[in-house]
Amino acid sequence: MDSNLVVRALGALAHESRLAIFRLLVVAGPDGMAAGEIAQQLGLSPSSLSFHLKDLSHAELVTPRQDGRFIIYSANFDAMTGLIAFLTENCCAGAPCAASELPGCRKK
Amino acid sequence: MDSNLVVRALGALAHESRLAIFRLLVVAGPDGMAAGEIAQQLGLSPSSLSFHLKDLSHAELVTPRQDGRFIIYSANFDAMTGLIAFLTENCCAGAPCAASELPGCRKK
DNA sequence: ACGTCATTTCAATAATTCTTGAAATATGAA
DNA sequence: TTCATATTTCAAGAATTATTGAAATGACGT
Repeated sequence: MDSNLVVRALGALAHESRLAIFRLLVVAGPDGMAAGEIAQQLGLSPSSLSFHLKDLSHAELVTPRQDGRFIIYSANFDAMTGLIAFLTENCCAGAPCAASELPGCRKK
Repeated sequence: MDSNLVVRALGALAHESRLAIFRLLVVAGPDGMAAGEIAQQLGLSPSSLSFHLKDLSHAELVTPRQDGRFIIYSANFDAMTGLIAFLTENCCAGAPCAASELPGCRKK
């Protein structure tokens, strides 16, 4: 995962509405959720939702697929794990470390 | 971890320089690194570095301590794990899921 | 083809965030 | 105390990002 995409992904998540959208889709799992249903659950206007979904899509955190006249969005779990790996990479320079709960860190 | 702090933390990381600073401190581990050394390694001006460190501190991602005339910053690993937990909370509504590498998700 | 519903795009404005350099503060050394 | 070094603060301008409503697109059922 390249640094620019990581910055973009973090920026996408760094907003109240988009964070809520993403978490909703994480809970929804691979089945995902239609744009309209997301808008309804979070009380967002269509244009605002679309703006935020575009941002999340561009960051590759969510993926849309067409289903009839709905567009279903689902969370991209690979992007999530890639992001976490990037943040914790080479934690404590490889020494057994204080952050043992983190994936990719050597346990103490 | 409350949602506002998560948004702040993600926003703090969503910037090339701050992401680089944080990753440097993750590698440095609990010993941390003096502000000046960070500036040198990343080629940042003092005021710009200070601005970004303040932002990271405010998001509780890094913690400063005074050491002589230096100020040593270190990564806050608890905040990092809290952030990851927040993002992946109730992944796939609790069902064994596609994102099995994520902490907090039930394995498939 | 027509009407309807789901979603996206656009343009204008408003709000937030970044960068820079100069000045201020604080610590330790001489 | 005086000096040099480490770091932060401040203010101004530049750049980016968010919000809104109206209009446009695209898909389906009739």
